[in-house]
Formats: sequence, structure tokens, C-alpha cells
Amino acid sequence: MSTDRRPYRREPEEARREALIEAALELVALGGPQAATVRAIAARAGVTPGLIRHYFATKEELTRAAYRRFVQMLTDDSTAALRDAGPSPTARLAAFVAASLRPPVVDAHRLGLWAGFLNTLRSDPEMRQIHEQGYRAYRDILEGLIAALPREASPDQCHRDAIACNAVIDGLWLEGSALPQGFASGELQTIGLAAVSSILNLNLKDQSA
Amino acid sequence: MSTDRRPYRREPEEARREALIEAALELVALGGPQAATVRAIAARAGVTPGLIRHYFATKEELTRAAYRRFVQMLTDDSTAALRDAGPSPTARLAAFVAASLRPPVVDAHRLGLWAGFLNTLRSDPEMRQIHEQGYRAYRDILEGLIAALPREASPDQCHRDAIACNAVIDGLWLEGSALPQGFASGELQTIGLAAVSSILNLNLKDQSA
DNA sequence: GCATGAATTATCCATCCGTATAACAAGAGA
DNA sequence: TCTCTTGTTATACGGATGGATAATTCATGC
Repeated sequence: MSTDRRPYRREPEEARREALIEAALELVALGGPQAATVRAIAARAGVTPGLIRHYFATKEELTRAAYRRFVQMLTDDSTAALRDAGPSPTARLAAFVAASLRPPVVDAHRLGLWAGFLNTLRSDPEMRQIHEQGYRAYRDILEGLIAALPREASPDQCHRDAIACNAVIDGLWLEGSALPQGFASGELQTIGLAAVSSILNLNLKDQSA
Repeated sequence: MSTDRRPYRREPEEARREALIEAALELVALGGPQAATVRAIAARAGVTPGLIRHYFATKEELTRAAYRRFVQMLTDDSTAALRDAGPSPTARLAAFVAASLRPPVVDAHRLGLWAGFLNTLRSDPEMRQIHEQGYRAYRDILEGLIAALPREASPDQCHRDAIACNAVIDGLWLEGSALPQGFASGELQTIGLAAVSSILNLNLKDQSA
């Protein structure tokens, strides 16, 4: 008796995990964690719910893998801008700031992801560890760029400057992502470069690529 | 046959609504929207789940009422600082900035609430309306304070300055709330006042109460 | 081609969700 | 004290959730 069972193709493990993680991220971004149910993730990835447990022991594990990828994405996009920047410390900082204030970093989906995962951090220590690693990596890059600037500043001053600049960038990222129509193209980067220039007492405006 | 039915006391309508809203907010702050189930809210408020539907036609309505209260809380704490400030525009701005960067505004619970509600905004237009009203109210206050400063600046410049200052405040609020142990007491306010001073090209440091 | 093993599907289960409704009891008014 | 309103509890229901297990079908090695 041939039942009408759903046909399928076998995929390499990495491709499947990738697809499931991708689907989970999209759902969290769109509707928060409560939208990323096992069934919804499976449907979006084009598989049946049971398959998830074949690749991830529990849904929590899939969530962690997704968050790991999200954090990776953030730092990757930050450092990518540095790769194409010249050797000048000022230009490098400007490139980093500008890259952090335009798509794909500034993006409603990313904000949704960030917010969606935030509450999850409280309950899951492993999630929090992933988070703090990513956060430190980002701020260390920024602090390194600031320390390399040709100016007189103590390490302690550089540290505090990095916090302030990080806050400006975060805040502008927040607003730009939350109100996509609230800013003209490039306006966010202009404001950010001006604010960072003010904090560090230098001029980044003509340095951004 | 006398069943052991749970004893209870009748409460005035406002007290009950208040307790339910409060419980809902606490749960969203602690564990995100998915933690604020009808049963959990009722348990935390010390009543049985059915009672919620006696005061709110649907859970969505309770959620909206809770969000309304949250937004109200934010603007209230912002304007409260202005009440005690003197007439000097500079001092008023300094007081506003400082108040926005210390408890109870800077608070992990508030950040959790903010993040928890964020994804809800996408799906519910009424929630989004509540949100945008609150956001505009906050930024209008800030822009008004900046416009009142004794300096030469076009309205357009004031508008852009308000956005930048708002971003700095938001960013510092974000970081201070997310990493409560990351900043010494008063450090956040110091950095914020310095950054805003830089952006507006004036000195707020000696103005805060 | 054919068997073997694993990737994938299908089905089931206990639990939790929001909601609806009926039973009860608390407290005010007579 | 007795009744009556209604705030409150208790119970039930359909659906969704995460997880477990059994049944299949794909693809690889021979």
C-alpha cells in the first residue's frame, strides 16, 4: 500500500543545519522568540519538525546556535569595513563608524533579532556567555582603533572614549534601525561621524570612504 | 459537600487592573512576552486566570494596557527631573540628560521590558501607535530643551542635534542597563554630559544637580 | 542491481496556551 | 438576617507547543 509520503532529498549536514539556523533567525527577527516554534522553523526551512531533533538535541541548542551565528554576523560586518580601509588610523576609525551606521548593520531585522534574544540571555547562562564574548570583541576593536589615533590620551581615557563612542554608535544604530524612514540616506553616518569627532576632538568627516 | 474552594477578597476595579498590569510588566521584563502567560500573570497577581478576562476582554488588551503604562513611566521619569530644575536652559538640559542616565530610568528591567515589547509592535498597529506617541513626546522634550539654549542655531540644526543627543542618551542607557556592573556610580551621567556638551559645543558638566 | 544504514517523514504524547462558561461566595443594601 | 448583585473561582475545550518514537525512503558502497 503506497502511502503518499512526502518526497525529500538528502542534504549534507552543514547545509541542513545552516538552513535551520537561518530559518530560526528570520522568525525571531520577524516575530520574536515566540514565533520561532519548532514547527514554524521546520516549515520555513522546508522540512518536517522532527528533523530538527535529528540535528539539534533540543530546541534550546538550535537557539544557541542561531544566536552564535547572529553575534558572528555583527562582528564580521564590523571588521569587513576595516579590511578595505587604508593604513591611516583616522581613516580606519571613520570607516568602522560609517560601516556600523549603514545597512546591513543598520537594519530593522537585526534590531528585532537583538531584542528578541535579549530576554533569553537572562535565563540561559550559556547564551549570556556567547553574548558577552561578542560584545567585548566589538568594543575591543573600537578601543584599539581609538588607541591608535595620533593624539595624546592615557589608556584610561581611551577606554572611556571607547565607551562613549560605542554608546553613540549603538544609539544611532538603535534609532536608525527602529525608524528606517526617519533618516535620509547617509544622514546617520554623518551624525555619527560628527558626534565621534566631537567626543575625540578630531575631524573624521573627510576620512570616511 | 463543602468543597475546599479558594477563599478570596473582593477588590476595587482599579486595584485589580493595576495588580494585573504590574504583574504582566514584571513578567515581560524578566522573561520576555512568552513568559507573560495568562496563568503566570494571574498567579503573580494572586488571582486565578479566569479573572483576567473579567477585567480585560482579551489578553492582547491587557498587553496594550501594560505597554501604555510602560511608555507613561518612561516619559514621567524624564519630565520629573525638569520639575525640580531651575529656570536656566543649560541647567534644565543637564538635569534631563543626567536623569535619563541614572536609575530608575537606567535599569535592567526597563531594558528587558523595552526589548520584550519591541517585536510585539510589528504585529499590532495599536501597539505601534502607543509607541510612536511616546517616542515623539520624549524627543520633542529634548528638542525643546536644546532650542531654548542660548546659542546660535537654526531650527534644522536643533533638530539634528536633538537626534544626535537622543542617540547618545539611548546608547548610554542601553549599555548602562545591559551591563549594570560595567559602569561606576555616576560614570554614565558624566560620559553622557560630556558627549552632549561636545555635540552642542557647550559645557554641561557643572550644571547638573 | 542490491543490500545496508542513515536521513527524513509520520504519528503520538503530555503539557501548556488563551478562551469560554458555569458554579460559588463575598459583601452591600434592605 | 436575608436577598441579590457581581467579583471570583473552578472546570472544560480546542489548538499549539516541544519532545519521543516508529515507519519509510533516499543514497551510498558493493
